[in-house]
Amino acid sequence: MDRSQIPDIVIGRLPLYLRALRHLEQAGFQITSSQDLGERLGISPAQIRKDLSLFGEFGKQGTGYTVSNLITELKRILNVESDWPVALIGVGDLGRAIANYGGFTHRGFSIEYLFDNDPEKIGTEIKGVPIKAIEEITETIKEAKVKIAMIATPAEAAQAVADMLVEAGITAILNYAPISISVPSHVQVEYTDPIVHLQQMAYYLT
Amino acid sequence: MDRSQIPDIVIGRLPLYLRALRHLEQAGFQITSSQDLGERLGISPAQIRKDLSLFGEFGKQGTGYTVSNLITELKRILNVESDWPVALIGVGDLGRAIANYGGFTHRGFSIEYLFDNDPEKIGTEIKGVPIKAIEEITETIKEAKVKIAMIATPAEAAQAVADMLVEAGITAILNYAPISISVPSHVQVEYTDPIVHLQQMAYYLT
DNA sequence: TAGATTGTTAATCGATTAACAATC
DNA sequence: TAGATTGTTAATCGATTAACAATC
Repeated sequence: MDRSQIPDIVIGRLPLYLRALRHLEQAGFQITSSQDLGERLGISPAQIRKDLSLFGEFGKQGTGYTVSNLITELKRILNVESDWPVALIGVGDLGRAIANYGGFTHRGFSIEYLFDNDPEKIGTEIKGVPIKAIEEITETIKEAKVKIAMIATPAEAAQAVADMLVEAGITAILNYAPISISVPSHVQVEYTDPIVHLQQMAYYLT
Repeated sequence: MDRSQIPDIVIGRLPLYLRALRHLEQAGFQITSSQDLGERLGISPAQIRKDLSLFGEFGKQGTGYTVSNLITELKRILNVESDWPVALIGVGDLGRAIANYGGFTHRGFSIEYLFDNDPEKIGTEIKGVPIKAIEEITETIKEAKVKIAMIATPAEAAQAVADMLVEAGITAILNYAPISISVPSHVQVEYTDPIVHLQQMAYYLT
């Protein structure tokens, strides 16, 4: 099916399937079923089958899905067969934790560029990646043709940084700063803000 | 309207409204409109009015909404008028960043309990909060009647920690570990995993 | 008054689920 | 063969949007 007519909400579930499948693989399971996956993820089996069917026929009646095969297919569909280089802007406590996190590699991403505006930090490195000055964002990213960036600056700086990133050719931004940023329509933005999740749960607390 | 029949998806948007309103307040705006809020958030004005109308009439025809008033109402609705005590389990790079992050207070949460299994860390403190041993989770949380916890352990430990938390009386868990955990139905779980967001965006990259 | 914006209804749109033939 | 599970259709369910009377 034409990629452009797959609902966004389906794309959002594929990484969850992939994550669950990796754990199954790690645990030694070679096959699984929509039923099994659904139970693990809290998603109905029908929905999982429907989602996957938009991209092809990956299962076998009476048997289910081969874990390794479905992983390969999902990685291909999601465009994460190899790791994309990623730029991280803001190397405070959070940025440092992100840069040190080993979980990006082999899942589609590799943090290869770090930027901060603190002269004390510029020139130092994390895991072999040097921290550069904010002023170097445009040139560095343009030259390296980086497409993905993460913003881990304070809220006040996020919009200005986003503007620089867009200017430099970034087309996907994961924003850790607790503020909505505005970008041209050809640029994707995703947000990660723990407060939003916590407040959502607080609603149901007594 | 009866709290229990408000759609989940609406509750999920209220924290976004609240966050945008706080920024408006900070920037000195005293009134706003569904149009204005919608533009900032990328949500239709009709949807914002519809969402709010489920809880009452907070606006004025021809004028819009008073920022401070809507903030007050949303905080009341979301149950975050004062800060809930929160326990954080796992004080590695990420846990440390979370514990040092100042953005929880006054937004409904206050990290007051830290746990880790590293003897080197146990007994030390972050921002005045002592790091306790994992073994003390049950007693500490039970005694203090803490309801909310965040898991920032490695994936392998997450399920075991979740089990202890549930046993201790926790009813809301924010899971930073990249794995689905299973808990009884009276316990809420939210996930925050940057890989999921990044993979979702990677799909659209060329 | 004129203009603006709410709150709400009804229509539309889209997502989820139930069910089952196909088939391994 | 009998049992299990897929892929897919049609029905259901729920969420979003358009439109407008009410009214500030």
